[in-house]
Amino acid sequence: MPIIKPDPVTNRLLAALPRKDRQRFLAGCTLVELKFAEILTEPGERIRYVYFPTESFISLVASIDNNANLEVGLVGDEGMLGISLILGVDVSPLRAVVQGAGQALRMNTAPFRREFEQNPVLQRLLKRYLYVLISQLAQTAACTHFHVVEARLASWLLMTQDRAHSDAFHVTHEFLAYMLGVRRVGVTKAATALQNRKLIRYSRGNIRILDRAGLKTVSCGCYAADKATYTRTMGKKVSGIG
Amino acid sequence: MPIIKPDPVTNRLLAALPRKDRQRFLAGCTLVELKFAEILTEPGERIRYVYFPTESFISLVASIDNNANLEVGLVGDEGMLGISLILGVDVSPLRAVVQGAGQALRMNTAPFRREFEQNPVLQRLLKRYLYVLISQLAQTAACTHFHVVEARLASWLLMTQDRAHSDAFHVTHEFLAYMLGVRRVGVTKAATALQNRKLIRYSRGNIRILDRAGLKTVSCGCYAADKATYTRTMGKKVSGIG
DNA sequence: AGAGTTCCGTGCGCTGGCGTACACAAGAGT
DNA sequence: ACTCTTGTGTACGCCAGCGCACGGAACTCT
Repeated sequence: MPIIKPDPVTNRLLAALPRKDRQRFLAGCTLVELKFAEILTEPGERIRYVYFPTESFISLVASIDNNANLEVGLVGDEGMLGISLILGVDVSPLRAVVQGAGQALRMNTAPFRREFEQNPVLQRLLKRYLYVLISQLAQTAACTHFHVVEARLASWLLMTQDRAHSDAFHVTHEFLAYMLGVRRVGVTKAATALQNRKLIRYSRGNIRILDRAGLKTVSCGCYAADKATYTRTMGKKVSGIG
Repeated sequence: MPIIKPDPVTNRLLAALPRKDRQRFLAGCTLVELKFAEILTEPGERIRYVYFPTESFISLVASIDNNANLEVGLVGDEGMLGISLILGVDVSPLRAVVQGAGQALRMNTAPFRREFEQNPVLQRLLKRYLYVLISQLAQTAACTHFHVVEARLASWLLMTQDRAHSDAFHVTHEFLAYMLGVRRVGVTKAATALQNRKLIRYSRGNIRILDRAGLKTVSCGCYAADKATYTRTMGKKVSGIG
C-alpha cells in the first residue's frame, strides 16, 4: 500500500541547521535502510558511521555479565547515533540495535568530524544533544532500579511511539524483555494488564497504542521527565549560536 | 595529629597537563575545604564552580519521585565536577554530595570556560573524561538493576577506597543506603556478611578495608569494568595531543 | 492440509529486597 | 553519672520478579 513518505530529511537535529549548512551536511550523507534487529555498533568496537534516523529508531543497550542486557537509551529522529565522536572518541561505549526499521541518514566518521569541527551551529546542537543523553542515562539508571515493570513498559511504549510516528509498531514480548532487562513472562504480565485496561492492544508482536493519556498515568514519570529534559535543553533557539 | 600533606595539586586530570598550562590553570583556582555531606550542586541549578578534588571525593546522585535516590557516579582526584560545562551547558543534571571531606581545587565557571576553549590539551583530557563518565553511567544503570546489594556494596567500597587513598574512611549504613538506593537494613545485612568474612571491619561509621583482594571476588565485575574503562580511555598518552 | 515455528498465557516454588518496628550499644553533651 | 543522639542488629510479613516448565494459539512453509 503506497504511503506518502515524509520529506527524507526529517531528522530534527539536522532540520535545526541553517539551510546552507544542512545542504552541505546532507551532501555528505547516504540514505540507508535499517533493518529490524540489525546491530549497528558493539561496545568497544570502532565507530565507522554516524546515523541520523529519520523514520527508524535505535536502542542503546548496555550488557554485562555476558547475558544481562538493558536498554539505556533510545535514538530516533530527535537524535543521532555515534555522538561520542564529538568527544574525540571513535569507540562505541554501547551496543546499538535497530528497534524500528526504516530510513536513516548515514555519514562516515571522518567527514563527520571535519564537518563538526568547522560548524559552530552543529557543535552547539550536538553538544546539547549529548547533554540530554547523559541526563537520560542517569534518569534511566534510577528508573530501572526503582520502578516496576508495568510502569516502565508504559514509559517505553510512549517513548517508542514518539519515535515510530505511529500508534502501531512491531515488537515482541521477547524483545521487550531484552530491552527492559526482565523475563519475557514479566513483560507478558505487564502487557496483559495494560491491555485489560484498554490502553494497548497487541497480537504476535503488533502493538497498538489505544489510549495515550491513560498510558501516561500508569507510566512512571520518567517518560515525561525525559521529554522535559529534551525540550528544556534543545528547545529554545535550537539553531541559535552559542 | 600532624600528617604530611601530599602536594596540593594531585588531581590527576590537572597533573596530566603540561607544566606551563597547569601553572596558569592553577592560578585561576582556589583551594577549598569540602565538608562531609555538603551539597555542591542540585539538579537544574546553575553551575557556579567547577571542582577538581585532590583529597576529597564527591557522589553524583540521581533522585526521582522526590525521595528515591541513587548514586550514579563518583568523582575523586581522577576527575572533576561540573564537566557538563564543556558541552556549553551550565546547568547541573545531578545532585553532587561530598562523600569524603577534604581539599579540592575550585574555579569559577567563566574562567574555566575560557581556559577550556583556549587549551587543546585540556580539551582532549576533559572530553575523554566525559566519555568515561558516560560509559560508567551506562554501566551503573545495568549494575543497579541486575546485581545484589552485597556485590554492589563491595564494588562501592573498592571505588571509594581508591578515592579516599586510605583503607579507612567514614560512612554510615544510612548513608550507604542512600547511595545504593536500598534500605538501611539491607546495607546492614550486606555489611555484616562482608565483616563476617573478614573482608571489612566497621563500627559506627568507621569502615576499614581488611582484604581488598577478597572484596574484589565478592564484588560484581562493575568495579573492575569501570576502572578498565578509565585506564583504557585516559591511560595512554593522556597528555598528548588529539 | 499438515508440520514446524513463533508468540503468548499460566502455574509453581523461590528469593531478594521492602516497610515497619523494636532493642541495644557506643559516643556526645551536660 | 545520666540522658540524648546516633549507629547497628534482628525479626516478621509482604511482594515483585526469577527460573523453569508446559500448553495453546497463530502464522508460515511446503
